[in-house]
Amino acid sequence: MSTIKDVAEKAGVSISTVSRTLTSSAPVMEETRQKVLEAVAELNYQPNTVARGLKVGRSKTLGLIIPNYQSLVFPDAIKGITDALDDFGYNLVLGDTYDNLEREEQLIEGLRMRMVDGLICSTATRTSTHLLQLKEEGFPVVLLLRHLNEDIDAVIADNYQGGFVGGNYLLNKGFTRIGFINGSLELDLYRQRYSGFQNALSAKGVEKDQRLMAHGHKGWQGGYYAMLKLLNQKPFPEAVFATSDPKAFGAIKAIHESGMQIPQDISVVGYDNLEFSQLINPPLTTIGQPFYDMGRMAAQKILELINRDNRKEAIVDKFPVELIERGSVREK
Amino acid sequence: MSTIKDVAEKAGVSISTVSRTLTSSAPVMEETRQKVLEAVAELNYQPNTVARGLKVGRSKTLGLIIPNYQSLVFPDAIKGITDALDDFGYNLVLGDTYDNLEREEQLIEGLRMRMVDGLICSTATRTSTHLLQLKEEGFPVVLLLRHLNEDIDAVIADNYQGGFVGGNYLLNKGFTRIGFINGSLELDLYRQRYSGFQNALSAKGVEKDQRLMAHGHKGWQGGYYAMLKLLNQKPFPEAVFATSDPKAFGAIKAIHESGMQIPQDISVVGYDNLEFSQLINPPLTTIGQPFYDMGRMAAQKILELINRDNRKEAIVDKFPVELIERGSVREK
DNA sequence: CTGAAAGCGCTTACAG
DNA sequence: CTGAAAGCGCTTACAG
Repeated sequence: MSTIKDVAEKAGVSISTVSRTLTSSAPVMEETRQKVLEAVAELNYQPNTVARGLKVGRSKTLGLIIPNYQSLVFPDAIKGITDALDDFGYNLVLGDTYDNLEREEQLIEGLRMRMVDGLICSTATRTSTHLLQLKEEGFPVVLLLRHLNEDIDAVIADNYQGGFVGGNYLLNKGFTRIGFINGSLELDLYRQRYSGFQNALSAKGVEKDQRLMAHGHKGWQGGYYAMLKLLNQKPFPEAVFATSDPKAFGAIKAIHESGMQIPQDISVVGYDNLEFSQLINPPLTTIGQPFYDMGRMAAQKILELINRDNRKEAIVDKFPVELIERGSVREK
Repeated sequence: MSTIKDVAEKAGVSISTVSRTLTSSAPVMEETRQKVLEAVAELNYQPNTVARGLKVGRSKTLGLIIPNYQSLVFPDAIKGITDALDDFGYNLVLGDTYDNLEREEQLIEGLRMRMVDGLICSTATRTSTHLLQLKEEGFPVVLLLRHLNEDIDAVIADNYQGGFVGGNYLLNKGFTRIGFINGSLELDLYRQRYSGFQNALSAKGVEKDQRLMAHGHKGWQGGYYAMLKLLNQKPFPEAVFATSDPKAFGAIKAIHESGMQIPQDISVVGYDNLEFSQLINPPLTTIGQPFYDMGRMAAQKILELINRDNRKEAIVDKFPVELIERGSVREK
């Protein structure tokens, strides 16, 4: 690959002049400009982003940290991020943490050694104090999907609303014995969904039954085992609200294996509107989140933080969610 | 963030000495070493990878190019790649092409400006001549999942075998009118699967019926519409082999919507063994590919290419596939 | 064993 | 408008 030096030689000018015509950071005589551009074209010269980054203190690279690549909520969000970044010449380097704090800290260190200009993190748990520290150092961070507190910029969905809407929907269909399969309470998003659901119940005067609350470990397996437990209750719940589509899929598997039909015997509502949720039989009624838009927004925010860091107060953007009615719930 | 200069000052040595103790590129007196290490610890110094990269011509960064983030075959492969890379301090920067050649070329240019040490590409189509050019320049490239020709290192699955095994399985179950829903013939992998399937048929003396061959466009929708066509045949096929799980999901949706049962009325075999395929009802019989292992292998190969570029002949690693029997095929 | 110097490929004051 | 010089944060011959 040719360097700025090669171009300067071929064009018969100094490297300063080459740099100036390429960055248009200072006026260059039209004739000189042309000579330089020709040389650039002939040599197929591409400026070295790394060298430039070292000089100007901007790498034009962002870090993205997610808990794991296998989770299906991220592809759309990543797409949103990269689409927003494309216009600005930014690249994304990524890492997954498996929700391991130590690993996450190492990852962030590695990213900073690489001079990333900012970080989009989709990993915040209650223990994520290191993120606060980054922010205090003035390092641009925005949280995506997972919320920590009001001190760090974040782009999240309205999880409380999602829990409420899902619960309310089932209530309106006439159900009162509703199973609730939740995820880890380490995550604010699950606490919010839970609280929204509870409030929907109390608003309708339905008493809370602790035995109908099940904790679903990660992935569809979590939903499967949680549902198995719920099925052991007598009488078992007439409807189930799972706080992620994979958990719903697992629950559905458990229900089918028990020889029951959805929605005839049990109704189920999921959460996420994964592409897959429309493909099962019956198609899953679920709470949809605008992952793509949230990704886009996160990218925009991080660029803002990078370009004018004067802002002090963090802003948390909360996107509305949407109930998507399909075939997994019946009228009671 | 502190620099090597800060460390040198604090330790009372030259920056050369700091560099040497940190890279252990030359002997340093134990006492000096300790002083340096202390200073490093106190300042929480992290060497700047970008600066180092510029000097030594290695960025410790790899590019990964895939057609799109939404495709579900990549998460496992990416996981394999990053797991293999972790031990070597390599990071991944990624891009998606939407199978757009121009965009891919731009992406690669951008990556090279960023001095990535090598590229893992999962995008090769028949038009990917630019990849050959990279390879000729001596730039490390390995193809993943998608094959181009024997001139570039690649890690792929045995797609011919997959087509053959799937076809043969259905034949052994007693079916002869088998629909085949394929993907784009721009991709070698689909040509291979098709050819494997055809050979399974001819080996059993089953005549090829062009009307049973359907082309499925991208995603589950492709499988859905292809199946709709197949369903219009009289008599319609008694079994269907879809060359991707999403296509199979779409086909299944179409079958269900026609009021038919799987496998009672039509048997179906998918391809990929996506996590999801075990969650539908009935669970999908499919051809499994070792995505994670292939990702790992691709990472290993690219590191090899980077570290000893003496090798001239390309090596194509072909991983075996596996038929995973579940509930979507009946005995005729 | 250690330091001063050169240099990776750029950008950007500083002179002219 | 243009060039020579300094410098981003490192590594690595070159001297000693």
